Amino acid sequence: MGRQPCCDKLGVKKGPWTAEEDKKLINFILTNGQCCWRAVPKLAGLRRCGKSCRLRWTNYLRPDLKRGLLSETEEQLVIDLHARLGNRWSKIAARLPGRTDNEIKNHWNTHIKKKLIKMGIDPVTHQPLNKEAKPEESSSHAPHSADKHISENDGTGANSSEDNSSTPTEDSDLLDTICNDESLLNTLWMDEPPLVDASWTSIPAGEPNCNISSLPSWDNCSWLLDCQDFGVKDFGFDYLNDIELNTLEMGDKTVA
DNA sequence: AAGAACACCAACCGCCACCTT
DNA sequence: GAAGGTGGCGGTTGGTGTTCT
Repeated sequence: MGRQPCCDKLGVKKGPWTAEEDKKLINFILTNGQCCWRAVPKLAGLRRCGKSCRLRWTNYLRPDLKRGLLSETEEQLVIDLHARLGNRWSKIAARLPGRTDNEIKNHWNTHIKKKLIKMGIDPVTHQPLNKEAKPEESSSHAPHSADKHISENDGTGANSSEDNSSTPTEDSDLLDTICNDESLLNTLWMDEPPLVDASWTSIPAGEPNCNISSLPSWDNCSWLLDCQDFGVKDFGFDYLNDIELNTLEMGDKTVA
């Protein structure tokens, strides 16, 4: 097909992003929205590949990102979703607000994989390592045993002291809801867009301050430049849900 | 204190799906 | 329907920080 490279190889900078480059990219996206990544480097005055810009934005600069290790609940959710979806990190990430596919992938490869192996569970099949996987056995059964192992054996794991914003009860309720939500699972299998379900957001029903208007203004983006190195929770954005973010993005596009 | 080994994660690469012409 | 362009995804790599010897 004679595919073109995504960018001119000559003169394109690689490697870690500088604060100056981050600033340029943020300024550009906040002004023009996310569109035509190929054109972004040129328009934003960056000597970067468009792909690189998109990756930098989605994995690091987006204001709705969480920081820090995955909580135990998030980890269990990843395990459960992985058992059903396999290495479809973007699908898994779509169910964890504020987390990126890259982040989840990295966490899986560095933490969860080892943890499962240590527990005698095959991280690929989610079946016990010492037993042959039974073909007739539904894979959806495995994650629950895996989760059980985790809660029994690793309840005091390294992540337990990290930024778990919800209580254990809330966490387990959320996980139960997700694991038992057939429509959700069906949606995941069917590759449909993420469900917009109240159970996926921590916004309490009737919460008065949960609309997009309570966010800092996007017209004046200087706040973002100052806060990009902090976690979302530092700014009280952890209540953002998919709807609001989509709205935000669409709004940007319409402005652009 | 210094070097080796290990762990972590940001970023790159190549492929694929989707959209437009 | 074919070709070309673009964005997105998943696998992998390389740099850096941390721990171990």
